[in-house]
Amino acid sequence: VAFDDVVLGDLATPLEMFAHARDASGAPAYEIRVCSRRPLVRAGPLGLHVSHRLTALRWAQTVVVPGVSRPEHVPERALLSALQEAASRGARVASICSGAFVLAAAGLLDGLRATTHWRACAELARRHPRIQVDPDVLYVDNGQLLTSAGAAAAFDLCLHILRGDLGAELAAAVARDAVMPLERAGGQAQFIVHEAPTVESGSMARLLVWLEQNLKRELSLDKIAKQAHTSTRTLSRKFKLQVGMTPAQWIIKARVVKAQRLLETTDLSIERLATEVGFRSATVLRAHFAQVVGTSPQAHRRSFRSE
DNA sequence: TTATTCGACCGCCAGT
DNA sequence: AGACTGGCGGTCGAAT
Repeated sequence: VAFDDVVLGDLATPLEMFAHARDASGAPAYEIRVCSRRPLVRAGPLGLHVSHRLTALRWAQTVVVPGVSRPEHVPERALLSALQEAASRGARVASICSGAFVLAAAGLLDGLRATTHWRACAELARRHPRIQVDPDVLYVDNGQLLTSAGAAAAFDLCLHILRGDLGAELAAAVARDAVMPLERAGGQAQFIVHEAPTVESGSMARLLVWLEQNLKRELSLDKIAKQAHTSTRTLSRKFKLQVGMTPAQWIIKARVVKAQRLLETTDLSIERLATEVGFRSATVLRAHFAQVVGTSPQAHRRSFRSE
């Protein structure tokens, strides 16, 4: 659904991603309609000609609500009631970025966990105290209602939806089509959850970057602590607190995700690839890969190469 | 797949 | 008093 002051990228991203999705037989997986209350929609310096009216929402199985560049404006009554109607009928409703404000205004997020652009999280929580706003995730899936963080997270939310609708392989094909950073396509490995370094994660964010760049090396807790200029005890404590998992767990995930990227983009042998990302052997890689991604490295590479 | 080995983790406590 | 750090040691999970 489009409306005045819509964020173009938020509208375009789901459009592109769902439009490129194919089901197993190669047929388009979705029928897509863009609708708005009036035929002409203002979007920054552009005017969009939108061919469907809000009545299309009565028919939609999934409604995507993109961000508004001025979330402080209260959305039109007609839009809100159309969304309420769609939701009560059982349609899936997903918001991108500040689109969460529209869902919130329609009362659809009350009592639910939700997210939005990190800069707007506080405002959303202030205006709608009944929503549990989580600023630390890329998206929140409540089943029928989904919300996502800033622009880039639209990719992640769409992929998540595609994965659920079509399966991981077909979703991966869409990701590859969109030439999006492929690591985002992989499993639930969302360990980089902040869109921008926040004040709290200050010291730890820098360490994560260092770890990311030194995955190939042997990363003992001792070395990491030295790098962070602290004791092992304090390091594990702070790490767990700020990152949400232990250092070893984070490193494993980071290595698996890097392995995924290499599987998708290179022809390195599994053995070679394992040492390249810091695992001591292919056996270790396979074990962790299965744990995190759910398949084997070979299978993952095949699903990205076959078309 | 299993047994052994080794390091990470965390509760506890003392010191700052 | 309260917040924080860092060492100790037992337990548990990862690597071989």
